[in-house]
Amino acid sequence: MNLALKNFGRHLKKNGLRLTVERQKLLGLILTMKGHFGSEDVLKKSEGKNLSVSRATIYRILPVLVEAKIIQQSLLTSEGQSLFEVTWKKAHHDHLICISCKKVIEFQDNAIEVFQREIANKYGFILERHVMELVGRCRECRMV
Amino acid sequence: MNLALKNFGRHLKKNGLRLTVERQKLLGLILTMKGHFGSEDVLKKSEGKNLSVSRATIYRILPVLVEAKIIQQSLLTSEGQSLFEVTWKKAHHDHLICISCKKVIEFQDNAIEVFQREIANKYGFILERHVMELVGRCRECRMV
DNA sequence: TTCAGTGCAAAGGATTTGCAACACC
DNA sequence: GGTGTTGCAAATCCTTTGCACTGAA
Repeated sequence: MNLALKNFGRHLKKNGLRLTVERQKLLGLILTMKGHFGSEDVLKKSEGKNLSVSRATIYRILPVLVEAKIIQQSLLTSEGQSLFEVTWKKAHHDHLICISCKKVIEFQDNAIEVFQREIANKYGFILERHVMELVGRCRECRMV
Repeated sequence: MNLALKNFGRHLKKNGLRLTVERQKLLGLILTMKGHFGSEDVLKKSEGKNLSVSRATIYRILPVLVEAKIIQQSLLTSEGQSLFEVTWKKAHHDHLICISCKKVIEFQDNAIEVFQREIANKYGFILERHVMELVGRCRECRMV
């Protein structure tokens, strides 16, 4: 976490941005978020912790955290709202999503990562990141 | 295309919905769309072809076409707007996306499809569909 | 004839922005 | 001290909805 802050600070400085208290608060708070979250979740959590930060500020800080590679915008969306997830110091993973109960399972598979790199090579791409979402019905929802 | 119409008609009837002229127009028009498109693209294209259909109707019809499995909602989003792509009679494919020039390359890879099915099995999922997006820099943008 | 579908304009919800006050560097 | 930041409220953008009218079955 302290390392994250240092890293974030470095990113800000490099881009002529400032390390304000709001940014520090939000960084700390967001690093504790589990799974996928939206701006509203951040706002609620900040209110719960008496760290008053305005909604506008949250909207302005999220893209900065993405730039700093601390969070990542998720391709999942919850009713029109953008979702993010923490990537800082997390192993890369992909998602299994149940269409019925909306449960999201994270998994990691090396073979697939290798294949992906091969495909990228074939098309002359240098891979920066990737997303794989497997959508279906989970064990519990198969019977329904 | 005629088959698509027949199929669509069947889907509508089965659900107590009606095959209106607007739905026929839009079906025909959407089947000609290339790649990813949003409601606005549909509207523009319909105006260009003098097929007046209101924006509200487009928003109401897109979900019906998804239900009928003629189009699919894409996980890609273009500045907050929902995107779709035609799936009717198209082989499944995944995407390579260039972060720099935004180019999207479609590709198909059987090995990966097999792996995906294995992973789904392992977690007890019955796969309905999947999305894989490889994000990076294309040959042209690597040098920039 | 009946009820789903349409267009319109108003409503809604998420996100962005203008501006004056503020606070990092 | 100068410039990036913030909070607030208004503005914007995409999408949904209420309603009276229309048209497919």
